[in-house]
Order: sequence, then structure tokens, then C-alpha cells
Amino acid sequence: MPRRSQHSKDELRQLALEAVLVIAERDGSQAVSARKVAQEIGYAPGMLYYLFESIDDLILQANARTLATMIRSLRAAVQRKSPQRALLAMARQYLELAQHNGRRWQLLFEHAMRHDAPVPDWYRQQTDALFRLVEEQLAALAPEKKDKDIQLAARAIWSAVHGVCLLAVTGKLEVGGKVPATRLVDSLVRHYLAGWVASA
Amino acid sequence: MPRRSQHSKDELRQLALEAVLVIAERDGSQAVSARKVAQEIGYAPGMLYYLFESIDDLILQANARTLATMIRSLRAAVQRKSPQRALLAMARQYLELAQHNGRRWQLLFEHAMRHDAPVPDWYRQQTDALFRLVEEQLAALAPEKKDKDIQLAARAIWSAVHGVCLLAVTGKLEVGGKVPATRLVDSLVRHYLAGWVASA
DNA sequence: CCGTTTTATTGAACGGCGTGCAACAAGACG
DNA sequence: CGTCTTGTTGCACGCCGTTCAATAAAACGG
Repeated sequence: MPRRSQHSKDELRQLALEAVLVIAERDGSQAVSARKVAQEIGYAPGMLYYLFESIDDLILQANARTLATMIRSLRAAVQRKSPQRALLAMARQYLELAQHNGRRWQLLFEHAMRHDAPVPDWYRQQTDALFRLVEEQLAALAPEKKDKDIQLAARAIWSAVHGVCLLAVTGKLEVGGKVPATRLVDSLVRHYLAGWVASA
Repeated sequence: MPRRSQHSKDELRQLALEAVLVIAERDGSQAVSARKVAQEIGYAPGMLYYLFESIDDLILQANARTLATMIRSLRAAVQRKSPQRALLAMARQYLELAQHNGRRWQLLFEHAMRHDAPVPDWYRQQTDALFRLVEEQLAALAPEKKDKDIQLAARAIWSAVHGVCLLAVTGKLEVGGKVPATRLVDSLVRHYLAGWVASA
């Protein structure tokens, strides 16, 4: 019985995207499935293939949403601080988000393309925005450095922060000392930056 | 038609574990499934549940194997070098392994417990061995530091290296400059260590 | 207002997945 | 020779992603 909806195609898409995040948070990121999403929004599973290319596409777009709020949140963390403090605040905020909205971030970070298709461009551009945020601060911190070096450092430090957050959230770090994750990112950012600005 | 095998229960287990790695390398880490593994070793899928608790258990034990060879390889990379050089060599070797045996490492790093059961103890102990390797070098590098600080630094630096390798292998780093990953780990290790030894 | 085309939606199907289990055959044991 | 243990299967269940013909509602053209 078609055409029963009062939603436009795009509204429906938004509804589905939100359903993904709701399910991930409620039932765990592994529980997200086409059938569950369809049920959540009150449609047959086939509908989703009218709205999206595949379930990867659907999840990717939901993750893009998460990424966008993350970038907003990191941008807010900067707030006219000194570059060092800004980077530290960003890293802490990144960790905070990962820990507080665990399952949403799990979906974002642990989702591997089911068909080993490469990550689409529009997605990469968004992650790029994140790196640029870091580059801005690094450039302010060491204006004499070359762009190339700043790009490299931004990728290094942020991949590193990402690694710490990832292992911290998935509980792979607490073995002996039960070190709080926030100390790890602090140590990482502080010492890396110190070494970096001191280097030729 | 039972009892047709000339293999002991344990030989069969080893066979299955190797089959997991073979399939992961041949068909991609996503392709590993109970049915495929069973087919690979010439048994019915049900057999695997006589040998292992679940498919998570099976994959985890296969990953433990990968981890073991990784630790051996890292240990070999140390080789009476100075602490700094040893850590750098370890990080490079970690990256080299991740890049060269991509799919095996993907299985190791991207496998998330299907049932959100916690990582078992015997597995954590093995990852702990990796951290201890790093701690050894850090202790040699800065003998005056407290154990607590060394544990923290080891986790920070190694999580960071892990993050860089992970993003590099999954191709999430190359956007603008196409920075070679080895430069990233070099930068990370060099500058973090420099900042760390210089700090009180 | 009718006929046709477009759009939205479903239900059923396909093949694959992890897993539990009754059934059963081959060896071990008495 | 009979019984017990061990190894192994086939089948079933309920999931999964995905495709697609069928169909009903809306939109459009006359």
C-alpha cells in the first residue's frame, strides 16, 4: 500500500539517519541493521534501498552527522585560547566525546566498509576539515614552519590522539596501572608539541 | 560419518586457526566466517563449535597468533640499539607489519566482539607484553623516572603509534599532501620522546 | 473527468551468516 | 560382545543485506 507517507523523500532520509544513531545508542553499534532501521521508522526494509544505495551508505551518512557535531564541538573548544591550550582542549574534548557518547563513536570509528569499497570523497573532505582545525593551531604555534611540516605534524598528532581515544574507549589500555585516559592525551599533546616546536 | 579424521583435537584446532589467517589474507578479513573456515579444513561448520566456543573465540585465538609473531618481530627490531633508536625501530617495524600484512592486521585490529563480551584475560596479557617492551626502552632512556610515569608514557606513545598505523593502513590519512606514513611515526616518536625526556 | 505515467512502497525471495542439537558412527573400554 | 565415550554431521532457527516484480497512490496531460 504505497504512498501512505506524509514525509518527503528527504525527510524520510533524515528520519532513517536519526534512527541509525538511536539504535546504535540504545542497542549498541553492532545492532544497527537495515531491518532494524526500517522497523524503527515504520517501513519495510526494501524502502531503505529506495532512499540509500546500501547499508554502508546509510551508516556512512549517519557517521557524517556524528562527525559534523564532533567538528562543531572541537571548534567550540578552541575559543581564543593559546595554540597549545587550544590543541590540548581539542584533544580532551575529542576524548570526552568518545567516552561520553561511546556507542555513537564506536559506530563512527569501527565501521569498516562491508564491500571493501574506498571511503567516498565527500566523507574524506569532512575528516579533512578536522585536520585543518589542527593545522590552524599548529600554524599559529609555529608560524615559521613550512606548510608541509604543519600538515605532517597535524596528521601525526591527531592520529595519535585518535589512537589513544580508540584504545581507551574499547578498554584495551587498562591492564596494570589503570591510567586515566585524560592523562594519556595530556602527556601526548604536551610532549609532542614541546618536542615539535623545539625541533629545527 | 564421524571419526574419519587422523588429526587430534588439538591439531584440528591449529588447522582451523591457520585457515582463519589464510582466508583473511586471501579473501579479506571480512570474509572470515565459520562456514568458510569449516570448508577450508574440510569439515562441517558444527565441528568448529566442538573445537571452539564461538567464532569470536576462534578469531581471537587466530589474532593471538598474529600478535605473537608481531611481538617477536618487534623484539627483534630492538637489537642492542640505543633506547631512542630502538623505539623508533619498533614503531617503524609496527608500521611495516601493518602495511605489508594488511589483511592479517586488519583482522587483528578491526575485529570487534560480536557479543559485547569483554576481551578475555589471556588476550590482554599478550597485549600487555607489547607494552612492557616499550616500557623497557623508556626505562632505559630515563632511569630517573617513576614507574608510574613510564607506564603512562608507554601507553601514550604506543597508542599513538597504533593510531597512526591504523589510519595509515585504512587510507584515512592521505588527502592533501600524501604524507608517507613512515614520516608520521618518525615525527611522532622523535618529538614525543624529546619532549618527554626534557620534562621534569 | 479519464487515461497514462510516475512515484512510493511492499512482500517475498535468495543466499549467506552464527549457532544449537539430535542423531549417529567409529573407536575405546570392560 | 556390549556399552560408553568421542567425533562428526545435517538440519533447523532466526538473523542478515539485497533485489525485484507487483501494486496502489499521486501527478499529469488531454
